[in-house]
Amino acid sequence: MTDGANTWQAVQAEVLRRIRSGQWAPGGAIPHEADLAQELGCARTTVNRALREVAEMGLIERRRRAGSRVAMRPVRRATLDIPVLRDEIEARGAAYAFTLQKREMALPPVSVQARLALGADRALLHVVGLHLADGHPYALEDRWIDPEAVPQVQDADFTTLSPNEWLVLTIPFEGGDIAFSAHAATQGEAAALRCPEGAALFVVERVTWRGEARLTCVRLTFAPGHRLVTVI
Amino acid sequence: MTDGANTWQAVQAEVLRRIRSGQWAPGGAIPHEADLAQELGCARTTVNRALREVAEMGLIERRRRAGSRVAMRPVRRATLDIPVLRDEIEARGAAYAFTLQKREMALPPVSVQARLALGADRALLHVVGLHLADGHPYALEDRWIDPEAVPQVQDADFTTLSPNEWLVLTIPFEGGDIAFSAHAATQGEAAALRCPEGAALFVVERVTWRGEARLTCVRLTFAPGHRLVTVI
DNA sequence: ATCGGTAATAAGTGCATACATATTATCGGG
DNA sequence: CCCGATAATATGTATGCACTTATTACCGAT
Repeated sequence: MTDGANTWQAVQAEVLRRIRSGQWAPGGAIPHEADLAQELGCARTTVNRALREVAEMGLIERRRRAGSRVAMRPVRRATLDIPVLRDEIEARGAAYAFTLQKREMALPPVSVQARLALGADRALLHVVGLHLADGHPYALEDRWIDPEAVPQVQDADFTTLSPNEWLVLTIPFEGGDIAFSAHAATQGEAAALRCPEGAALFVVERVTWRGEARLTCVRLTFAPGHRLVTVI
Repeated sequence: MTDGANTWQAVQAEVLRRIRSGQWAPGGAIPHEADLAQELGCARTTVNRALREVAEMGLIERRRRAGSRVAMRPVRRATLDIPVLRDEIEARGAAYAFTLQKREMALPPVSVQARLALGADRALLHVVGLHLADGHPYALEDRWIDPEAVPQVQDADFTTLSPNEWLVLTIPFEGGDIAFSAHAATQGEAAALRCPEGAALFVVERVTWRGEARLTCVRLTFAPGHRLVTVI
């Protein structure tokens, strides 16, 4: 009877305590929901609610009929917030600005063709622009948009609103994938970001899709020193 | 009556559909739980279950008494899995190996002192080693461990088990923060990772703590070309 | 001993209900 | 007109119950 409050938060805290203290060892089984409910003096529903989140964190594994056990090899799961660049910059207390550098229809390079799963003969809208924080280069946005998948893009004016922001407002909440990597500054990137050619830059690449249709892919190249931080 | 199945997954799918289609516009209020429950033919509990997850994704904002509304500026929330390096490498079908390069007590540089919030006169255990995939350098691990916070580390043998793996098994499931960045290879890193000096490398820095105590901080420098990928 | 079907079991979920809590609206007094 | 107490309300949570589903254990037939 280690019971206290009968809220799911209290149950979860107790469960986490037992896992971290080693009382429930990695790989070992933990009591059934019903037993825990009785021990802690709450309903099984409450225990289920508490354990579900622990399972989502990756600390325990649950299987019907087999029960729950502490994960043998805990996979740390970190949640990253990917804000719109304007918000990210303004949250730092800096003044945000965007300058459009290119906007044209063009045949994308094979790398973009592959990531958007398009044929070699499809011209896409290519938009390049620079995000500035207090006048200093912050990130270079290089984006390809499929005008067939996003027809509204023909009317978009990217001189005032960056594509980054426009797309979030226009086709919000769609799925996609993100990749993070490091990349040596090309001559063009070095000029735009005002850094030496070959400097190590943090790169975020994103593909956005709706259902089967690939809508856009973007490559954000950040100025030197950029860090992406989160808490787990 | 758009109803179908009365599972929370079905309710969630319908909610997501309405948000993505624009039927519920960004910034606009959505129906109350009770109304939705009646419309979709299910219990309010079920709607609550569905909406809670949508709120966790960052697509809607919920406040008591005020109701729920679609987020004005959707913050994309991506969940990253941070596996143990051995698992990450073996998942690629490569053979994993680890070579220890240094293990000694030393005074940490100020950057590490700051991140561990320790005084300048505390000697810490400094461990450096290389993770290999199929014999090729994969990542360089440079770790500082506070032996007062992790006394068991005195007996650990890092020649067979990397500190990365040992710590997960020894002090699992603790909190911490993670930062991702890009970094130009120093002479030492270039030699270890067999890449040109100044090459752009992907860097992951992590601090692990238990309560107030900072246990360890690590800097993982990956070989050129490394990408961290996730789906949102 | 092996195979395959069946029963048992633990987690997953839905529902009606009740109450808790945060926040907003309202209304009366000054 | 302003302020503060109070009521109204939407979400948050707990519970008992019933039923579903995935998985395992068991047992009988071959």
